[in-house]
Amino acid sequence: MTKEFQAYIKKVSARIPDEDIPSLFKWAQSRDLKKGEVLLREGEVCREFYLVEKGYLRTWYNKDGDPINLNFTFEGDFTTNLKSLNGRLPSDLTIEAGEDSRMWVFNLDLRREKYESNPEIVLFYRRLAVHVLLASEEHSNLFKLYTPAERYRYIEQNNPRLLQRISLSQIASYLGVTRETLSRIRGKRQ
Amino acid sequence: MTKEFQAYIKKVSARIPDEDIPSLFKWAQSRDLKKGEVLLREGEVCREFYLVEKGYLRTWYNKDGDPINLNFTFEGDFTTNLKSLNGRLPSDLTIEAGEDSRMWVFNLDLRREKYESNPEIVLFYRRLAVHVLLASEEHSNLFKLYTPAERYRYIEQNNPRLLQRISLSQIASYLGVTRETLSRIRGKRQ
DNA sequence: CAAAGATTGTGACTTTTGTCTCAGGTTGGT
DNA sequence: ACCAACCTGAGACAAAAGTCACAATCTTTG
Repeated sequence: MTKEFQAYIKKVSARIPDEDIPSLFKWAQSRDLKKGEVLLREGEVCREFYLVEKGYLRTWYNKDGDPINLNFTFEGDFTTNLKSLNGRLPSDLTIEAGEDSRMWVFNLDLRREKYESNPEIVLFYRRLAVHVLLASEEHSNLFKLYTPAERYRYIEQNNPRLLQRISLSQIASYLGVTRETLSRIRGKRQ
Repeated sequence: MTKEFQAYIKKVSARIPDEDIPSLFKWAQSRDLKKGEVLLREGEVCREFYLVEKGYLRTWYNKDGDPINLNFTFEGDFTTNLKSLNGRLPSDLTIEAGEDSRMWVFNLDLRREKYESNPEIVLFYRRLAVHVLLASEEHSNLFKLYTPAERYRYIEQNNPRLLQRISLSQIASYLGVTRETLSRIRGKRQ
């Protein structure tokens, strides 16, 4: 249990007591992934949260054969498909490793021992759900409120590591434009 | 306590027992609104959920003076600003009545008596939060995955009462296009 | 190190959407 | 019934983004 992991948890819920954090990881499993390996496949029901320890995850939707990137999750952040997890529905999106990565996998089998032994875990999962959804809402607002160029500038200001680590083509899909358009936006530099 | 109210609650959480539903409404207040009256103003901290009994609510964001519609909430549905409520942050959006309306206002003062007397209420609020966020995610996906014309067709199929009750100009703002463009999409009828 | 493959930048052209304008219709209040 | 405010549809033009093609550059791999 490093300081880093504590910081990751605190980012989700600052109110959680330090002494409860080890018990969260007690029920989580570490998992290594090769680039391109899939954590959640389209059609499967999602039952887990993922915390990225190293590398990053790419979440994408298959629109008539073309992938559309919805999210990139980097070190220290959580992701999942909450719609699938909450409603026990088949996932309409895929979560896969963008590079060789290491995860912490938090399984959500809340009926088991962890529930009895530590109600703080249940509370944490609920806060985690809201946290993940609010994060995804931020990306949504990019689309509702900004033009493509404004979206790029926003990412430039607020999430520059995304631009450093993801290829232009992948970012274009994430911003909802073609790669040519993104290339031009970037060229204008204004 | 009518059957209708029970159905509204069950839509959020099918697992809640019938006998707990009256206690939810015990702590809610009924409120009448004139068209245009504001429930949550930009800059205020949101502390409530709203259940629409009659009429509808319009949620909008002020972008450089122009309103952008983010949500319409009709009879039987809940809304709130969860980002503001969850983080005690000033709201960056406004919620107001689109016609003369009647609400049920659920105040979120969880430290009070309701907490002690009925932990089911707290559980319900957490589920409500996820419910509201997942609903807003659906609207977001319209933007991330579809073109303006596809968005309109989607609403036509999945939420036709919106088209019947909201003016073209307001819908255009909701779909992220000008009213002229929406008028053309509608004209093509294809 | 060289060849193959992927990624990016650029230009010409097309399609879509926005902007500006105006005319006709609807609604609500007096 | 009248007026004002708002809403809708349509046309002409401008701006933005997409499509297609190809060259230049970067990466990977044998």
